[in-house]
Amino acid sequence: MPHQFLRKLERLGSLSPTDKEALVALLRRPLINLPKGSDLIRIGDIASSIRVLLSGWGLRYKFLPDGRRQILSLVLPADICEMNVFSSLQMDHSIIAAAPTVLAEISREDLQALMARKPAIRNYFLRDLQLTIGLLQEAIVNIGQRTALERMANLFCELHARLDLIGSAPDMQFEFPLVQADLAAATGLSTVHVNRTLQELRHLQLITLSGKQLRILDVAGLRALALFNPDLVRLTGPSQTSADRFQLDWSIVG
Amino acid sequence: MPHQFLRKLERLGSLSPTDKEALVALLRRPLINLPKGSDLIRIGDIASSIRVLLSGWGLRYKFLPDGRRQILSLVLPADICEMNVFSSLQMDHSIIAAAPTVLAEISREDLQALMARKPAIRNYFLRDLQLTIGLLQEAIVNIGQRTALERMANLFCELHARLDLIGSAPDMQFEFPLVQADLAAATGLSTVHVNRTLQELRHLQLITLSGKQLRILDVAGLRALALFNPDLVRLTGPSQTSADRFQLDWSIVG
DNA sequence: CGCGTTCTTGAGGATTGTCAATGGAAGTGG
DNA sequence: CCACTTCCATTGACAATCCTCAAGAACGCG
Repeated sequence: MPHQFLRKLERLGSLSPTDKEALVALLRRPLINLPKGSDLIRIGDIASSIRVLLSGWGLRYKFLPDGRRQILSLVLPADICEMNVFSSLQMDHSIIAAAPTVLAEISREDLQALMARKPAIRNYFLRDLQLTIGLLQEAIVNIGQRTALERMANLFCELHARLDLIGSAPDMQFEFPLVQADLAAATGLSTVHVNRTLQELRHLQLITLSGKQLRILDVAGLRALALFNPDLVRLTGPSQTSADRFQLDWSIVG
Repeated sequence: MPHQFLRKLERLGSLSPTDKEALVALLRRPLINLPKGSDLIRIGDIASSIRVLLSGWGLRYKFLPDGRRQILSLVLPADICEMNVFSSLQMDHSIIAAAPTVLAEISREDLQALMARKPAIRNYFLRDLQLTIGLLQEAIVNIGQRTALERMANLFCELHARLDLIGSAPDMQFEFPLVQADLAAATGLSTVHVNRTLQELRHLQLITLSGKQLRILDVAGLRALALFNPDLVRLTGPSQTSADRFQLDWSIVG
């Protein structure tokens, strides 16, 4: 049932069938259904359990005291809501459901016990955390260095890559629950400018976005425009061969 | 000798004297001296050891293929260079020494063995990783939402808080090895605009910066201007009481 | 002292933001 | 099912922030 989670498990970790069994068994029990707009995590929470998002999207965000909101990252299916799986601190940010969302829950104790018994599972969660950190770093580069057009394009490239990983972007198309104000909060732009940037991406024949459906018309073109970092897709960090490929891919752009 | 590292150990973890002994013993051996401009980490590296920065500053950065550079975070004394202490992946970014730098090294195996024996030490590294993640998230908010003036102010606030933690900002003053081009790469601004923003901060009587010395003249004023998030300072995440304080502190600003 | 790096300044322009208004889509309640 | 409300997308006009280019001054290093 947690199809996408299984897919990510296979890509990220090298789990034995029994390991996967054990993990999924813990997840299966009481699924949590939350409507759009629910808080998945509130700032200040101390999570006693670890939750995996099975369907829907979450927005991980922070506020400035005057109301400015910045989205830190998007929580997609197979992602873990709690970033502090290993150190149980209080949450320093919130997560809200951008769409109706289903979560699976594991108690911290059960997970800890499982990780102690099965190093491969432990490694999976560590690996996943590392991936999340990589995404945060990419977000900094994205917002700090890219123009509005590149920034938006890059966001779509990242989303596509991540969804493709879990098999949720068939036909270069996927459901896209964010409103333009969310895109603005994610990219550090104004909603008006997001609107105009989207129009430009459409005009360039790179994407289609309407009715909560995003379709990428030209992946290569979009990635070139975005100066997309393909290392994100391979989730292993830049391997020796991929470091070379990195050079190659990017030299085309420049 | 690694005075600042000891200080951070005390603040972040609750290590027993013997734990601290054991950790520092591993660190003491062969210190690494690197001149300004050295690569502490190159993208693609697979680190076989974990290194703690004892003195100097490191710049953690990424390039876009057309040469744009974004600094992800600053590596200060007592910080760990390798963010993948627990999952030994390849580095997806580089670190360069912004000043003459001294590193202490622990082999991965030794550290792993030590962490297996001493849970408190393991927890320290997990805690430190979590802190680093928090800083990355704050950087996203900073670049995404704050104006140039606020952004620069916030950067100085963060630096001061982090240096103060390790006792390296006596008298609200500390050595500041970055050039304006570095500040630009850290904040996503142009060097020219960094220059003008610095002038404004000086004119507002908030800071003094010359001869590689940064002095904060008015911490409260600087933090108010920056909309500084004080949770960074308390490294525990927002506690129930600090969540309240969070409200209080920030309402003054708004 | 001389040279390269860094800092500073000016002018002009491009990108992006703000304000305000309109129209459509979606959801609500009767 | 329709009227009503609310949210969301879109557009225009204008303004502000920030960037680029370019040149000169100051600083620091050998």
